[in-house]
Amino acid sequence: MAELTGLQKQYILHWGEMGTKWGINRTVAQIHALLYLSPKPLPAEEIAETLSVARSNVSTSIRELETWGIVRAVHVLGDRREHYESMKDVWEMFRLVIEQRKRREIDPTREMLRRCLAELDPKEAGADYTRDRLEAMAGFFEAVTELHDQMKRLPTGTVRKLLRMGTKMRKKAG
Amino acid sequence: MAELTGLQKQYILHWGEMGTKWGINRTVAQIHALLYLSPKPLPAEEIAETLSVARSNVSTSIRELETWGIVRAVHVLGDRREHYESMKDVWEMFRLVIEQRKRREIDPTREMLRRCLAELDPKEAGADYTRDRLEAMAGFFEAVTELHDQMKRLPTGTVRKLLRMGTKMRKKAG
DNA sequence: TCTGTTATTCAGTCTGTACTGAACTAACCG
DNA sequence: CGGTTAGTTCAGTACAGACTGAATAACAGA
Repeated sequence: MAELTGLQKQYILHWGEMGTKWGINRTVAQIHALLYLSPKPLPAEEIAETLSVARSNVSTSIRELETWGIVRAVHVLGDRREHYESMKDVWEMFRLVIEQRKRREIDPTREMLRRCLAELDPKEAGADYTRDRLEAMAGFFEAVTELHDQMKRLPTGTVRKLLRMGTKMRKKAG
Repeated sequence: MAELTGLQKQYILHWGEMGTKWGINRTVAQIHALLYLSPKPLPAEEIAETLSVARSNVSTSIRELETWGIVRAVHVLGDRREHYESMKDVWEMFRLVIEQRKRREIDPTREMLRRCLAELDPKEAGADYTRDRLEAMAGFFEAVTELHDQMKRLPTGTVRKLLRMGTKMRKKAG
């Protein structure tokens, strides 16, 4: 993995751009892409060189990937350095990321909506209208949460089964 | 809607923050929040004043919301100005946003993955490994696309039905 | 304990995006 | 046609977050 092939470059650069569009740091995404494609764990030094970023940047980015649980440090015999490897199960990887983003962003929004509904003064002008809007939005977030809870409990394969069931339902209905 | 209640402020500010975390411009998100809560369409001028941003900023932000199809201009009798209103159907709103983001971000990624797989030279060292990784990732994106296609065709209510079906399946399986 | 290597932290800098305000265009009206 | 109001464009600026590099900490081996 010392020198990148054109293909690897393509993948890594694209992944980096994708990341930024979804609020994920470009370097973090690139490092993840690199580790995902790498057949063996890589030390920070090599990651830094390969992607032309500072060692310190690699350090913090790796830390973030570890927080998400999609990258972990492993030890290589006869080498003091930490080597990092990415999880290879794509479905599990996305499940982990989605779970955390839900916790960080969806859950607080749900709380905010509940707080707003609780605080809403019925005597205030337009309270009914506001309540309707907030409840509609809250309902959506509750449903998303429900969907997520179910996904979380289902084994990976079952999601695909559900996909197929959806196809059937659609065919019958149409 | 001249002066915001504490509750409206809370909602709008939170929505703005949420936006930034998902790669959506803060002002765009705030304007959307404001219009969503507003019982009547608002002119750009009023939006600018209420949120303390420049008129020009409102102009470009509204344009973006219009591109997404979740805000539209309406005319009020006896007023030359354009007034803007948000779609109120939350499910439809998210469906639209997701559809566009899929088109802008998921689809290009799928293409990139296909291109990579096509370009992959089997003679190159480690080609088998790379192919496995790329195919796993491509499979995921194909599944997401399939899921999205089905969601798109189902009427809103059916998604909730599927949610319930999922619950049953889980109970049986568990 | 000292030495060399690896990892982390952090103050300062850089960069890309958001935002402003001024200039411009378009539409309407007397 | 002027004058007025609404809407858009764009060059320049401001700002938040990303990134660097130097300092520091942690640690293994001698």
